Amino acid sequence: MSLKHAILGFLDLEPTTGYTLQQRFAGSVGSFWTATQSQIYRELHALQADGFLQVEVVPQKGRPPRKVYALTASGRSELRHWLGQPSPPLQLRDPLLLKLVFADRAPPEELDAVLAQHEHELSLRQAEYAARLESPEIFELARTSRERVLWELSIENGLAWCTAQLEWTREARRRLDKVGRPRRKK
Amino acid sequence: MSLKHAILGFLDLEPTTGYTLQQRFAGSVGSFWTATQSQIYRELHALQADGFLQVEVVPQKGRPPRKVYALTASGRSELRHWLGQPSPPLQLRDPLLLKLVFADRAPPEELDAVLAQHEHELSLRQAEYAARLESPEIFELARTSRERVLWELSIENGLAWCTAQLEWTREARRRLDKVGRPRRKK
DNA sequence: GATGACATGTAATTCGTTACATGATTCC
DNA sequence: GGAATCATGTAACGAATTACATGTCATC
Repeated sequence: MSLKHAILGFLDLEPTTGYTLQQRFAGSVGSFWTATQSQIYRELHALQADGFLQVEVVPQKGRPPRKVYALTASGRSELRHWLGQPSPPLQLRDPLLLKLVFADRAPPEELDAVLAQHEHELSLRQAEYAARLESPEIFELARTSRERVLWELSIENGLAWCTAQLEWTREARRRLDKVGRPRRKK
Repeated sequence: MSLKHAILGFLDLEPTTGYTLQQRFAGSVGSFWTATQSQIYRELHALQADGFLQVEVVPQKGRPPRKVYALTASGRSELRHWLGQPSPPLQLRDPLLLKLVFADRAPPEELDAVLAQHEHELSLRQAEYAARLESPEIFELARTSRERVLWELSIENGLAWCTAQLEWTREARRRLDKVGRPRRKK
């Protein structure tokens, strides 16, 4: 249900086209909510059919017309309503942890390689988050200073997550190195 | 693709029925990978059709027959192969962060209530993880001491995640309290 | 007498990904 | 000449959720 509200949220910030929304998803919230082009267009049509959006079609030469979507009154109230609701608890699906649970079947070196790779990716991500916090253009659209803080917090969440994961990964490698090869429990 | 391998992993640990698998998913790995009953039965049929599983049907009185699934040689090698592969980077979908990004449209008290609720749920989860680490029955199926460490690590990952999130949530509430009501940026 | 554990499944629907399809303009 | 940007969409498939459907036995 969240994609719907994310779109409403973006269009409340600034009425715009599906194409632009796509870029917003890839850029600003991409790290904690992705959406593909097909999903976006499908949802825009649905939201319009439900009366949450209205469209202004702006013809262009040589290109498909820009369809600029904006919230209707009912769209705005739907957004407001969603904001007040408690969020469903996030349930993550982590393929790495799944692998870890069954990893005793494979040689330790293999798992360590997987973890090393993971560690590397995490540190890249961490650097990305840190860079985003520093780049001013991300916060340009912010309308109030509170909004700015909200956006900072969303990035800091990612940063904190990365850091915690990195620490865990390092600790995991250390501990696994210490136990060595699998030996039957007595 | 991970559900498939999770099932192979569980059945490698101990051949069993769809019903039991359901409980394993709800219990042991439930915090980082969920699967519903329909998903499990569907996947079991598919895995069998692919030759990764074989079934032993044990009739029962008054109940549907137990269908005990076990890995075939090809199932075992599929599992081994998956274990060596790098995991696809986990991409999380966090509805709370999404809400945060658009929350400037609603009064600060509303968001704070949402965050307070979130904080409360996190601390419950944290306690759950801590309890799991202490409960010996979870580690009973472990075949080697290394496997035991692997399972501990998977729980500790959840614990670390919870702790990091809790800290973030508290910090977020403090910061938002300090900025107060939205005021137009100058 | 009701609830929960045991045990199987199917059907409908929604959500998400990948691939296909078109076409002008601008920049390198 | 080729790639990137702008701009729309459809189709097919796969993964996940929810609801439906059945039936016994043991326990409270």
